[in-house]
Amino acid sequence: MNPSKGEQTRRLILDRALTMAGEVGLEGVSIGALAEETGLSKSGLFAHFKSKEALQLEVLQEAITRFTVQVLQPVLATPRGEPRVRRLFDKYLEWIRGDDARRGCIFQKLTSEYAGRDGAVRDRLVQSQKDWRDAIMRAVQGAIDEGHFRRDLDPAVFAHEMLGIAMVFQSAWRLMREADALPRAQAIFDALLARSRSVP
Amino acid sequence: MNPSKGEQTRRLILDRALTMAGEVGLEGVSIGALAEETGLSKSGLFAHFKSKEALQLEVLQEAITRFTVQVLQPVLATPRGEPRVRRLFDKYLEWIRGDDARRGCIFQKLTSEYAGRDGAVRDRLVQSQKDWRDAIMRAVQGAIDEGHFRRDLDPAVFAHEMLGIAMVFQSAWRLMREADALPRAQAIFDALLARSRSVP
DNA sequence: TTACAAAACGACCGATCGTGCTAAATTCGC
DNA sequence: GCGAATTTAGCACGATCGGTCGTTTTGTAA
Repeated sequence: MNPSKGEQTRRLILDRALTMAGEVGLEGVSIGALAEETGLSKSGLFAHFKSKEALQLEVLQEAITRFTVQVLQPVLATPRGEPRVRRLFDKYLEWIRGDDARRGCIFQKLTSEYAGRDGAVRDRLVQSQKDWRDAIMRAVQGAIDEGHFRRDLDPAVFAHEMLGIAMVFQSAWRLMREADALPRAQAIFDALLARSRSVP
Repeated sequence: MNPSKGEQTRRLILDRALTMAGEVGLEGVSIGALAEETGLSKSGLFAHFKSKEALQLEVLQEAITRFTVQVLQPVLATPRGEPRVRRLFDKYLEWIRGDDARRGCIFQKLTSEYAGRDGAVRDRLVQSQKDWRDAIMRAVQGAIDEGHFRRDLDPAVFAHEMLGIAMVFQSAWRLMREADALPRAQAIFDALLARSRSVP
């Protein structure tokens, strides 16, 4: 068994902590509740991390890693150009919809939580959001280079609009619980794609 | 002095609680910290409310009232049609930028906080967001009726896109602290206006 | 000014917070 | 299977949580 016992436990803790953070935020994940969730004692759990902030940073990093695997990697396996941009959006919506354990985009939750705060967690979060926006812009630039998108299209503006569609989708889906949130978001993104295309 | 002493204190509490809620969320506003902020004792403060949830509901209502006064009312004093839609957006961005005391749009914070939760606070929040979106849609419909906007424009889609622009602005402005967040949001909204106009 | 009501206080409840310490249990290399 | 290293538990700490007392101060109307 290559992964040591400690490492196994560590992964379990981060997994549960990530789920909890999606519900109550990173500050809201208490050591006691997390210990109960994982079946460990409070002190036994705490021994894996030097402080609560260190735990928060590791949970954030876990989220970033999962986002990379579940969204970015599949997208890079898609042909450059408009198809890749499309898939970027689809995978992003899939991420936002989440699954049984992880409901909603945790980055959006953390964005609200850490706007106006300072510290290492915010810094890491800001960097991850910049990276994500850059990834969108690169995909858009690729579509421009392929001749799929207009040459005068601003990738930054496209990214801004796409993020907006996704954020409103998350709000409509998770808070308002509107049934037609998904098709509406897709329709608006289709319109964004349409007006981004180069005239034939 | 018509406003009784109790009412004065009550207003003071709600004012400070609103500021704090903008920073740490409604759940994050603790009775103790709020008491210290207002210079009251914990029990003296708590006596004004039956429970913490009742306090949260009143704080939310206070936010709704202020939004109505600072955003909705000035907009209704603006000529119907595209000018009113423009002003709606400008006033909204102004609200999001906030002032010394209230930094950022508290509704966005609460949207993240109460997505996935249940209860009276969430219900009230959902209703307020629906009301706000309806107000946008009415303004857009007015612009269509005036002949400023295309007749085939979907007010719901316009509202969705406008909310998206505003949400990304808040993220870029408050979390990322990007200096050009405001002009970018305005430019994207200008483009939205441009493609909403009826062809002359 | 007096009498009553409204408002604020201080002390306290059980529970939980993050974080130490030490000791026991477990895992792991040999 | 033994010894060393790692992992976990037990316990305690000061602080704070939302909330409830009974009491005292303050505002207000007659």
